[in-house]
Amino acid sequence: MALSHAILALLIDNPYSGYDLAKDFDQSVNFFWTASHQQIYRELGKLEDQQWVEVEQVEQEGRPDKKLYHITEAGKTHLLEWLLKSCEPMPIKEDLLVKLWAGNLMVSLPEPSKPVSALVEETQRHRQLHAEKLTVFQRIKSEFYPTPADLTIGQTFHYLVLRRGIRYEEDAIAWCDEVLEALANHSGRAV
Amino acid sequence: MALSHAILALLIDNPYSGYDLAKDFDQSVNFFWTASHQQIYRELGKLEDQQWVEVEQVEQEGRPDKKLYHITEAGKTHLLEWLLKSCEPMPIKEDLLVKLWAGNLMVSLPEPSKPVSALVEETQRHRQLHAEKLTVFQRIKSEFYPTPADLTIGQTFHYLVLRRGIRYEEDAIAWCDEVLEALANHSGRAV
DNA sequence: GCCTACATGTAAACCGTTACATGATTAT
DNA sequence: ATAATCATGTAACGGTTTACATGTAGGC
Repeated sequence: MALSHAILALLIDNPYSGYDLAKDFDQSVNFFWTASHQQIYRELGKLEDQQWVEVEQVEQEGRPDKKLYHITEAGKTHLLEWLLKSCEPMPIKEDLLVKLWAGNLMVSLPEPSKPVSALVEETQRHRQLHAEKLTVFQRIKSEFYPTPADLTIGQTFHYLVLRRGIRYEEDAIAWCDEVLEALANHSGRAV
Repeated sequence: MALSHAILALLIDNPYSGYDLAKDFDQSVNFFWTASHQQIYRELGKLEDQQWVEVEQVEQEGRPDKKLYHITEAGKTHLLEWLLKSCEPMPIKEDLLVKLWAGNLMVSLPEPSKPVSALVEETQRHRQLHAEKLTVFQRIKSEFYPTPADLTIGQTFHYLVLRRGIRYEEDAIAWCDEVLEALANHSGRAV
């Protein structure tokens, strides 16, 4: 299980509260992992039990207090050991692909135009979502890594992960365009 | 949950046994979903309870009997209803990306060359795995969809899903090459 | 007055993985 | 003989999602 490792990886550079981890997993670093706040709070508890993180209570004015989690030396050692093990690529599980595959169902319907147009709209919606993520990732790139050739090796690691996110969203957008073009070509002619 | 829908989507064109579904999810159609045989058997049981599939007992010579599952009209209706609902893109959860992000840890180590080379080897291994999947997908393409422009709309749906798999693996390979090049550039100079 | 952001949690249901379990046939 | 392929399942555990739960501060 890699949620614990993803959390530890984020804690290397800065301490985080559970709330902030959830926000980053949802917004800026969701090109390498995602998790809900419930998963994160539970996982932080386990990490604390293992003494891979330490808690610092921070009192705030006008806001609830928060718990800042710091990675420990034992936590770093644990992460390093995990780094040396092999791991498998993420399997694809994409609802939209299942829907397109099942699009066959609609070919034989008496009135096929309506559900097919639903798939077109869904593809356009996904294209939009991917474009929004790409915009976020590109903003991070121009803000933090404007000249990739000049990065230290430490910065390069983060930059390469961001590159995966950028490539992934670009590729998803290009595929959505392929789908939209192919379905548009077919709507003009006989089934 | 979309495992049930992925199974129903496969059953549209042909009846399947649990065993064959597991094989296809593992081999040929893992560009849109994956599942273990245990998940599939459990899910087929649920689909039968809902009457979205029907079982045909098939006796075989020299082999264990098998259960062929057919989609029912109610199953098709259920799938169509699901098609009209919106869905979200798959979140990325990629161990290799977490490892690269955490590569920062190794910069400050007394002997950084060893763990960094482990990351290089792991990236090469993943490149290899993606290249193998790409080969499979390309074979499917040349066998079933040699001239994409001539496909019926029914075939086009399947072809577009395959295209996503091909693009995904190509993109993953290209990214691995970026990583290997960037790390090679850094190994030659001071950290 | 209502919604959003901040901040942390519990409980239950569901999904996914691993291990266990069986047994025939075919190929090496 | 041994391993791989065909074929189906159960049990236990662990991870993920969804709903429930609470409370403050600030903006509209």
